[in-house]
Amino acid sequence: MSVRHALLALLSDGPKYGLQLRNEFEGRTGDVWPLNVGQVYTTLQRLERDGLVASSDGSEPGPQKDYRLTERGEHELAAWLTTPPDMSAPPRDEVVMKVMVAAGVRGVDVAEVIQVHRRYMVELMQEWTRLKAHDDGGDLNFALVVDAELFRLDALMRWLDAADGRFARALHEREGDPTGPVPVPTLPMPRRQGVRR
Amino acid sequence: MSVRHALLALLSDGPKYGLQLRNEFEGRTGDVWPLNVGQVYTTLQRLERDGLVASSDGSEPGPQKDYRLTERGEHELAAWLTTPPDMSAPPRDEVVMKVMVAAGVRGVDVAEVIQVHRRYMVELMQEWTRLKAHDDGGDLNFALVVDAELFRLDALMRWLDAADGRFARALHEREGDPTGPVPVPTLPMPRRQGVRR
DNA sequence: ACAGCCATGTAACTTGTTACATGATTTT
DNA sequence: AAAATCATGTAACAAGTTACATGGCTGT
Repeated sequence: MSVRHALLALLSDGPKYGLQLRNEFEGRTGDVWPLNVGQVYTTLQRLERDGLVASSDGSEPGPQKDYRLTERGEHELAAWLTTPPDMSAPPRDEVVMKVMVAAGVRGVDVAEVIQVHRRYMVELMQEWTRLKAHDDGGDLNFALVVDAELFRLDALMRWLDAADGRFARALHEREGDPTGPVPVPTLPMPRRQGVRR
Repeated sequence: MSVRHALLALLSDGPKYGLQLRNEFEGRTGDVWPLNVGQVYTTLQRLERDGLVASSDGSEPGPQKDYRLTERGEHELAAWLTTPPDMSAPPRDEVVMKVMVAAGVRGVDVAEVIQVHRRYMVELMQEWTRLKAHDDGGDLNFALVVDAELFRLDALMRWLDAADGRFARALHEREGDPTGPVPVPTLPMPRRQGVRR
């Protein structure tokens, strides 16, 4: 649902054609989020069908087929930008799900599953950190997308730690508490203030 | 791709039928991740087609149609549990994308878009925190999934802060630096050590 | 002339969603 | 007997992926 609106945002700058939209999209995301060209065309078709976009049908000279925003498209874009998406139902993250169901599979040690994935998160974070340092500090878009990924991986890593602790504690409650209490990793507490304003 | 394997994990405990799988899945995720029943049936069909699962076809008495793991299914499950998923290509998060493209839309203040979404993140975190405190502390699965969501929202919120800072800094470099330098929110640094081992 | 890129599209497939249809069993 | 719930399925659609087909234009 997000590519749709991203295309609207790109078109708000003026008429564009398919490939151009893909290139600009990838540019806006520091070439970290590849976008399939085919998807651009089908999405444009659906946008036109829904009346959010109009095409200069054929009468032009070049091989390109320009698309432009309609009024409804502009309204849709404005609404999208200022309205947070519905996040009342959390997404089913694969790593989280894996750990949750692994706890019920005989012959599988949850702690091991957790540690394997934790190591992978650390690896990935190091790769992204290295990439970002190497690029430094030209591309704002690149830095932003890499930041987003770093924060995301960090959150997953910390969740793995929290889950590890919870499983260990649950085990100690059931069995005879052989090693003493396990520290509970700190949970994020929502803050009211922004960094600046 | 993750529901598929989750069903395999649930079936590793013994033969189950469709609705039962949905109920157990939702139970394993503290009823926070609803799962459409229809998807269970179609996924089971595909799993059977791929030879990861076999069904007791019809000869049984009850209305239920049991599915069980095949050997290939067991191997697939074991591999899934111990192999981290390919995360080399970061997902296109909607909030992140919105902020990135908003920066190029005339008449739109990125800082405003950021603040609107930041406030929403805080709201959601408070809701989840309240829910978790209310439930306390019976359901381990519920706590785990809520933790995952809290960490995720926290990461997004912190990214919004970082992005806000980056945009402000980029603006100061271009214009005349009227308010002085803007502090850069701290980025997560990958740690090598786990919490326990 | 031919290789390579630019540009648009289409086809087939996977995962996921919502909504609906159809029986069987249980409850009231 | 009627209503509710259990249980299985199908249809239609949205979004995304990969792969392929087709032309036009450019450079050697």
